[in-house]
Amino acid sequence: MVRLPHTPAEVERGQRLGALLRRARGERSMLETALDARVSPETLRKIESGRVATPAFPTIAAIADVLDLSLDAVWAEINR
Amino acid sequence: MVRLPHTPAEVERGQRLGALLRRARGERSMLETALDARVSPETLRKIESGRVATPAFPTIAAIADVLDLSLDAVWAEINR
DNA sequence: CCATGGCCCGATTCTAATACCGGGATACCA
DNA sequence: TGGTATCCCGGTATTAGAATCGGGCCATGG
Repeated sequence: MVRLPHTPAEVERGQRLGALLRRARGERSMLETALDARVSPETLRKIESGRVATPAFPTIAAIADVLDLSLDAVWAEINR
Repeated sequence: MVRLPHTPAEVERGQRLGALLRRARGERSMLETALDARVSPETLRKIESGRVATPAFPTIAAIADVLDLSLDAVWAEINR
């Protein structure tokens, strides 16, 4: 009865997700990207830095929208 | 400084997500689907019944995998 | 009648995601 | 030097997701 702590595999997947999003953001500023996606800049920063292993689905979807990323491609790339 | 409560719009989007997943599951049993996706049956039930407004990205991705759904299509359909 | 299977619900537990603040480091330019 | 911009970090606060337990309901079949 209890939420389990994240496994190392989940942590690593979160780090791959963050790295992928940061690459996809390219030259755009973190602040502008966050505002466009309507998420807090802190949230985007934490996701990009890999400190949030399992972000909410709507959060990732909104960011992927702004960055013109396919969610299926993102999932396929980080899920190993 | 403080996580905001879910807005009615977010709640409704969660309900659309749940309904969509339930339709896509079709005849398959909830238990089998949950086990295949490696999520708790309770978690799947809560998502399908719309009581979890913003599930984790990996959770939804794993379920979509099992149900042969495109994440992009899911997002496009529930996000209005 | 009772067992089984499928689905649902409430309560509980505990970690994690989201969010804001203050501060710091860096770089660039006037 | 001072100003601006960007990003990072630590701390703190609060809601919410994930999971288990225990029980209930409704079929179907023994």
